[in-house]
Amino acid sequence: MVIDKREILATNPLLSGLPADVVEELMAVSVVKQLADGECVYAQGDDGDGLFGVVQGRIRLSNSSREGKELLVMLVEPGDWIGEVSLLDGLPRSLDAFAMGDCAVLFLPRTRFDALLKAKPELYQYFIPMLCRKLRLALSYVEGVALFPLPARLAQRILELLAFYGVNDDKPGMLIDVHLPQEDLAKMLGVSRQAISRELKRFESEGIIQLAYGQLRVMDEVALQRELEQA
Amino acid sequence: MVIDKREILATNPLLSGLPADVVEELMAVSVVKQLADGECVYAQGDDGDGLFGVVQGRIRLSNSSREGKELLVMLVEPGDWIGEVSLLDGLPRSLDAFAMGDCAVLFLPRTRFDALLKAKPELYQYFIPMLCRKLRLALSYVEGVALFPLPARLAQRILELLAFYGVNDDKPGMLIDVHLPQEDLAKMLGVSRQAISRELKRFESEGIIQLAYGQLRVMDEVALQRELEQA
DNA sequence: CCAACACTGTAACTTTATTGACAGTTTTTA
DNA sequence: TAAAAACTGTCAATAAAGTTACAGTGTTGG
Repeated sequence: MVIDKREILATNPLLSGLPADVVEELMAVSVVKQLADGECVYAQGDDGDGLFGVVQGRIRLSNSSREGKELLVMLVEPGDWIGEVSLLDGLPRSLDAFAMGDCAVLFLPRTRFDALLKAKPELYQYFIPMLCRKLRLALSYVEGVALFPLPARLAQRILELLAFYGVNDDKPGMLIDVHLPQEDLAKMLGVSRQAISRELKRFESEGIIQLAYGQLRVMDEVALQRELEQA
Repeated sequence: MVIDKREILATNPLLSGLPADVVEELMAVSVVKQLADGECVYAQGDDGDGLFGVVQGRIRLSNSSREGKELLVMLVEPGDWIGEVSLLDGLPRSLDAFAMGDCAVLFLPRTRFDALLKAKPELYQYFIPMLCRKLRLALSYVEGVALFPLPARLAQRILELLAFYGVNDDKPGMLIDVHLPQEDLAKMLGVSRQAISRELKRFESEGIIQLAYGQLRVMDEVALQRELEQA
């Protein structure tokens, strides 16, 4: 499928908030790239070759140890930019980025990026909220692991997923409408799949959630918040 | 002790790299504040009332759970700014900041900060490297906790402390010249003091480090790096 | 439609770290 | 200089989570 750049930018929040001339410039110098499931956008240790805007699909930002243990740092959705840190500070990529399912990204090569920023230094300010948000997110993860037991962290993560992916269907409760196996949930929290399975089952037995194959339904949001506060 | 602002700024890297007119402006609108040991600079949840530049002493950035368990996120040394995130994104402080020992800080009130940035939007770019550095640091902490066992994380932290505080005296090895009880080391790594004591003792028994009351001497830096890589 | 694959639940066993308790040492301070 | 405070080492008991293993269920693709 060929994707029209104009179309992307019209329907996508990627460029909202940017001055019109910058948008025009971006249209001119960026490229749309199609990515197959599992394809690598960039890898830890790479030089920062450019900036990526997610247009379609989902990107997995993660970090792996030598033995293959993986930490899933975040899922990046359409409308978000990734890879800006290496462009801004010139250091290598600190994470791996992989396509989950087929994706389309808007690619801005580093030379173009540098030229743009050099011409318009006031553009730096557009990266500030992005960096602040990611910094707070990262800090909240450190905080979580260091200060809270698994049940509380899991409850918090479910609440976050609910806020982002939660939908109301005709059935009671709210469905978290995203394909996320317990394996990945475990990798997000830095624990084993079995530990997640055990905790989820406990939540289910207490009527807080309902589980089905590849599905999670939140029945009692307040109970999840309690789980988080008491700990 | 009264501290002269001019003197501070001459000897301190706080303002290096800033344009001369901005330095003048900062001199005019900032205030030097003295802080006693343990005094609070700001607390988690507070509104961002201003920007702080550490001039003298050391600031402890940390995060506490309801039950009093503390995570020591970082030690901030003279020459570093803190508190910029809340000023930049308008959200509450995400950490506590306390003086460790008597400190002096340069305080720039939020209204002055906002006015300065409004007048000179190109100043945003001075915050970019700061935010990138803190983001990478936070990510490396998450990564550490999720992917590596305690011995490797401890070894890494000792190496970081060595790089920053290491001094060569007449004795063999390198002394880490900072007052840092095992209790605080434990709070940095999110584990119990006893676990740290055990691991340090093991390192000592293997000739990697030497311990004394409130002192840590690194005898074999390479062995620490091995500890880190094999895991 | 069925075989391969992906995902989930559970259990026994081991490893790792926590907690609480206490003794001993060094430093600080009154 | 004596008493208080801070810091360290160690141990036993307990808890949390990892690991290994396997059965079972649901989904997908040829």
